Amino acid sequence: MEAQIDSILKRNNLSVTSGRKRILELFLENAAALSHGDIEKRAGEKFDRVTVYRTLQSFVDKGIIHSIPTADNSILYALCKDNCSEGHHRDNHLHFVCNRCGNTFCLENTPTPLINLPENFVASKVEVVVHGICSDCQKKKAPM
Amino acid sequence: MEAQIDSILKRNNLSVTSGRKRILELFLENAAALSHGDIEKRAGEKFDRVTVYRTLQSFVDKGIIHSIPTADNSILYALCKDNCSEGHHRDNHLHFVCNRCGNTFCLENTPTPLINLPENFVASKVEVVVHGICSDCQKKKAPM
DNA sequence: GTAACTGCAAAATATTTGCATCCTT
DNA sequence: AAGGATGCAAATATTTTGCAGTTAC
Repeated sequence: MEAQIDSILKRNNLSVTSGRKRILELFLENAAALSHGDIEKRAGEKFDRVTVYRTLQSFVDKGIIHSIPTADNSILYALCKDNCSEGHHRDNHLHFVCNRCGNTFCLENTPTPLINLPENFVASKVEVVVHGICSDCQKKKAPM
Repeated sequence: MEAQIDSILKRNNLSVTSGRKRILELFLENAAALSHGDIEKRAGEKFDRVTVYRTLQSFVDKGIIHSIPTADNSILYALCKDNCSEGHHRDNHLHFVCNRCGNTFCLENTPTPLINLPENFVASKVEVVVHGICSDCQKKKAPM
């Protein structure tokens, strides 16, 4: 994991600092998307709020993470897969919010659907957020 | 319009005050969704910020308007149609953000698509935001 | 007249910026 | 050594809360 973290930062021309490594590590070890607050809580050690803001911003700028809009006005961030790069973010997957565990995931392999728009509307990007029960919670609820 | 505004407020057990009438009027005369800031700007007269917060909140609680999540962390609000009521909001339409005019609309008659989720995922609600060019801007761009 | 609504002040929160210091390269 | 990153302080911006005065019913 250590090597992977270094690799990601270097590939994006970011200095490898302990703060960035820690925050990137959090994303790598969490399947779910994280908010600014989650990161402050889980980082363990004391991070300056400002550092978290700036780190998240630079990660978004570089295309390492992407933001997910939420209904309650908070912003969640999640790792981008390899087909994202600076200025060329691929947003063609959908997001799933589990009502049971509260986590938000990217469903990388579930493409966004084609939308049948009214006449004269042209779509360039489709964002989809599905709410429901994720597979983990579903299995706990009704085990096989 | 005056009568319609009164009717909506009364139906929802809200006192008919000049502030609420003005804000509701803004929603009725704008096809596009409005942010807190839009309302402060367009209200014309001086509204206390706090009144706008509280009015929007009570409208959301009553199901008169609904909020639309956006990528940039701002919240937009739009009128709900008649099949919304307190506690029983119907969210089964999609939202369209025009990249040209910047407006956000509800596409009331365009239902959200069925999503093919991975195994063991169960969907309860699907939110869709489509970005592109709206019909008005499309016509201006390439008139018939 | 009573309950609900509004405005003002102020508190609590969230985000941004400047700058001096420290760390990475 | 030089440039970039961080922490601290402070400036801004946003949202919430309490309360007293006003308005709707």
